[in-house]
Amino acid sequence: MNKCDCALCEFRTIVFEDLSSNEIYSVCGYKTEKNYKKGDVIIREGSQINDFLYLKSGLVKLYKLSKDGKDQIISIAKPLDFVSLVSIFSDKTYNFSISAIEDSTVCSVDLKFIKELISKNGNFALNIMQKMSRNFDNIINNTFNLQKKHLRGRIAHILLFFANEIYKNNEFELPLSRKEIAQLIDMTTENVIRILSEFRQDKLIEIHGKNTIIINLNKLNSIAEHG
Amino acid sequence: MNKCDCALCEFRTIVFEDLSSNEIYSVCGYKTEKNYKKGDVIIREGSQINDFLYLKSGLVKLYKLSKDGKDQIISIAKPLDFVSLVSIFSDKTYNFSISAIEDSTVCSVDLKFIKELISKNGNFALNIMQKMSRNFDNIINNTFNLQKKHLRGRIAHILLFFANEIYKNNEFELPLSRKEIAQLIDMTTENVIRILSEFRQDKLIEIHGKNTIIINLNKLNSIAEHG
DNA sequence: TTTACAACATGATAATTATCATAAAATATT
DNA sequence: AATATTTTATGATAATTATCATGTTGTAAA
Repeated sequence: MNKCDCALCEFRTIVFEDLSSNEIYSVCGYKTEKNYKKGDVIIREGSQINDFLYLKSGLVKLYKLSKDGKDQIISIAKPLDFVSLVSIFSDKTYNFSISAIEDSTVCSVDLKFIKELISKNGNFALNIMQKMSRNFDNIINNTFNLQKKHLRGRIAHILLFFANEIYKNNEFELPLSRKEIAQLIDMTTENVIRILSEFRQDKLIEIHGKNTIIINLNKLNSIAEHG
Repeated sequence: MNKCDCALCEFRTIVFEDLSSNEIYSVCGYKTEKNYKKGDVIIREGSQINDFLYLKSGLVKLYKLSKDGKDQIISIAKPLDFVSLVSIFSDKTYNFSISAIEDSTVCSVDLKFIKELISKNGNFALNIMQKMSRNFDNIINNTFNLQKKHLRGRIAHILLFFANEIYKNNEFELPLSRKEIAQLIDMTTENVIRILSEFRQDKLIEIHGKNTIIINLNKLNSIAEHG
C-alpha cells in the first residue's frame, strides 16, 4: 500500500469524508493524477468510462455534440467539482466530452474500485448521491433560468458567474472565446460579440486585451435579473 | 411485519431488485399508497421531504415556479418512474411541485428508511444511483434538445412523446392544456394553440374534442428532427 | 516576414417569436 | 338556466434573435 497525499487532499472533505483511514489509503492505489494544458481534451465523447474523475485545480468545460454538428457546453466545472456527471453510473461510454479551458489537474480513481467502495460503505454511497444530486440540481436550475432570459441577461449572467463564482474578482481573463460563450448560453457568436461591445460602450465593462473588468456591478446585476 | 404486495409489485424489478425478501417485507412497513385525481397537487414546492416517491399508475408533472411567477414544467413522469428527482438526496425541502395530470397512484416509502437501506445494502445503493443517473440524463438531454428546436419542432416533439412514450398509440387524449404544453416546452400559449391549428390545417393531426390523432407520423417526425 | 486562419467587430436584413387585441367555444359557478 | 371564467382560436404588430455580408485584428504556421 503505497503512501500518497489523498488523506490530506482538500477533496477528501468533499466526497471521501466517510472513508476510514484504511479506505483512504486504498484509494491511493487506484488513483492517478494528470495535468492538462488549456485546450487539451480530457475525455472524448463516446470513449469508455473507466474512472471516477474530479478536478483538483484549473477549469474545464463539459460539452457534447448536438444533432446539427455544433458543440454545446453543458457546464463549467471548477476545482473540487465532479468532472463526471452522474451519468457515469448509468452508461458504459461518455455521452459528453471534457476539455481544459485553463491549465488543469484532474484526479481519476478507478470506477470499479469506487463502485466497490459504494457497495461496502453505505455512508460513502449516500454522500456521493448527495453531491451528485446537488450537481444535477445546479445544472437544471441554471439551464432553466438562462433559458428564459434575453440575450443581454444571459451575457450579464455569465460575466457575473465568472466574476463571482470562479475568479472571485471583478477583473479576470475570460477562459472562453466568444464562440464558446455562445455554445454555453445558446446564442450566436455574433450576438455574444455584439452585446459585449454594447456593454463596453455602456460602460458596464472594460475590455483590455484579454482582460475583462466589470465596472458597473449593480447595472449588470439588474440586467441579469430583469433584462 | 405486515404482509403487503410489494414483493409482487412491478416496481420491485426496477429499484428494489437487490433487496432480500426480508428487506422487501420491511419496506411494507414504511410504505403507503395514495390515489390522486387529475389536477390534484401531490407535492407542493417548499414542503418537507419525508418520502421516497414513485408512480405506480397514472401520469404526473414535475414543475417549479420561475422568478417571473410562472410555472415551468421540468418533466412528465410515467408509471415506474421516480417521481422524486435526485434532489431529494441533497435537500431538506422540495424545490419543485408535483401534480397529477391523470388519475394516479403514488407509492411513498419513508426516506429515512430508504437511506438506511442504502447504507446497509451497497448493491441497492448502486442500483438507485444508476436509475437516478439515467433519469438525470434524460432530463438534461431532453432539455438541451428541445432548446434548439423551433416552435414547430417542439410541438411535433411533444406530440410524438405522448404518442410513442406515454400512450403507445397515435390517438390519445392530451393530458396537458395548451398552457401547460407552453410551460413544458418554453413558449407562449398562443403559439402552442396556433401551431396545433396549423398542424391540423396541414393534415398532420386531427383534433376531435379532447382527442388528438396523429395522421401523418412521417411528416411530424421530420418536423421534430429538422424543422 | 509573409501567408493563412481564426477571433473579433459591426451593419443590414430576414426569420422567428412574443405581445396585444378580440372573440368564440367550452367549462365552471351561482 | 343564466352568468362568469377559463380555454381555445386567430389576426396584426412589435420585439427579439439569427443570418448574411464584409472588414479588421490578432495569432499561428510556413
